[in-house]
Amino acid sequence: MSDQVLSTADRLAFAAMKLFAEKGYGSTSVADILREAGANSGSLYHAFPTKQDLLLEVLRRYRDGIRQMLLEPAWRGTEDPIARIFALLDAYRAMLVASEFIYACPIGALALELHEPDPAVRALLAANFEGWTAAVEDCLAAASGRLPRGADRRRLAQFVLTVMEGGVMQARTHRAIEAFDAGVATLADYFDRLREAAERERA
Amino acid sequence: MSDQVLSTADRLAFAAMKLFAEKGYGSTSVADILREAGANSGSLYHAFPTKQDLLLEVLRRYRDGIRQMLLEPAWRGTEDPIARIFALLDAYRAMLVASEFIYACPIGALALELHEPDPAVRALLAANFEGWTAAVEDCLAAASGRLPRGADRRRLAQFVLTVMEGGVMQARTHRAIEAFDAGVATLADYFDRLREAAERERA
DNA sequence: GTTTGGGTTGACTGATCAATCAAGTGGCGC
DNA sequence: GCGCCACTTGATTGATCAGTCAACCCAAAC
Repeated sequence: MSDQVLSTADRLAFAAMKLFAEKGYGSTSVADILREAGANSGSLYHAFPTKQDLLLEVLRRYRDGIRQMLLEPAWRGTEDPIARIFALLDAYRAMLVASEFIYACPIGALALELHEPDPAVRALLAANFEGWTAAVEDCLAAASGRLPRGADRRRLAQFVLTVMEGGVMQARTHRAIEAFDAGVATLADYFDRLREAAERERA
Repeated sequence: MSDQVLSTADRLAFAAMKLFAEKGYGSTSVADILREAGANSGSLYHAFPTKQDLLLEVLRRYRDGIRQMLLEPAWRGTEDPIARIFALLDAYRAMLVASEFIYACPIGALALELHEPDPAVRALLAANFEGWTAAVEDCLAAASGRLPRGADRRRLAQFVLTVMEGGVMQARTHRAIEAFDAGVATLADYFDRLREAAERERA
């Protein structure tokens, strides 16, 4: 059944995706991936020259699937662009809770795990962050009327990512959602103050 | 010389501190630590039962040395409590630049590398974050006159840590300081708005 | 029916890992 | 000067690691 609908390469990529998110890159052995995917080592090395090439494939899939895998589910039923930003943050909150604070953003975890990554890996990590902030920046552009005139939307979008990643790190460390929620609440307070400043500006 | 002033256990702990910061825990082999410290494996396992006990010792040293190793150097010449918060952030900026964006906060890196840490390790990571935010909270308390009346100082201190860690992650990933600076600048903008709100409150 | 080749099988290799241990060494108490 | 023990030495262990390879399978091509 599922052996038929998914190629071995796909099953290996999905297995690697899952295990890298759960345990990290270094702590996931090739044997782990083979077990999870139900494949043999020869098949893996037929599809991917090295373990790192499997990581590259995983990062490409995250980058290319951000809309389908992340944004669309998070934004279903939410139209307001600012609300969408917080809906996105809420998706990470849900990941944290569902995994009992083990993981939430696989990109961030890999970014800090790999201290001196291969340039190709580093570039794909950066591309993932870039896609994320671009999506948030689009929301901010759609809500530009509620922001002060000179607001740097790119910088603000980066700041949203900063707050998410910092919050995820603390929630994982404390095995509690509090610090993540506090970060989101403080960010919301900042956005409120920006909105008020924009209103005052117009008057 | 230095063989005399530092015990083998100390040299091992400092070597582990350096290497865990540079390469992470998993990517640092016991052999690496022995080479760096100029010791033999028997000596290491005489002082520390396992590699993880060495990690615990490193985390204890960070926790107990936060004032001497981090706060005092960062705050030398800075008295104003809000300025001290940004001086602290500037110390991390300097670490990022000096290491060519390889590392800055060893605690944060370990927190994301170790997905399912031993409870003792997790507790020490949390204690390190706790000490950091407590120091920032003290600054905020000393500057409470410049904050709105109902401001949650603990939450704000956590937010400063959030922004620092998120900024470090992005700077490392992009191998550029821009995202870190942008996060700090946005945080400064938030603090400005809080101060303005506090002034309006008093009027 | 034979050939061809993408894909698979799983035992295997050599490197590297954390950890062990028997044999020391040197300083201190008595 | 003898015994004691904290500490050191470095070869060694067994586990685990990423990666290899010769043999094999089977469907499509002709």
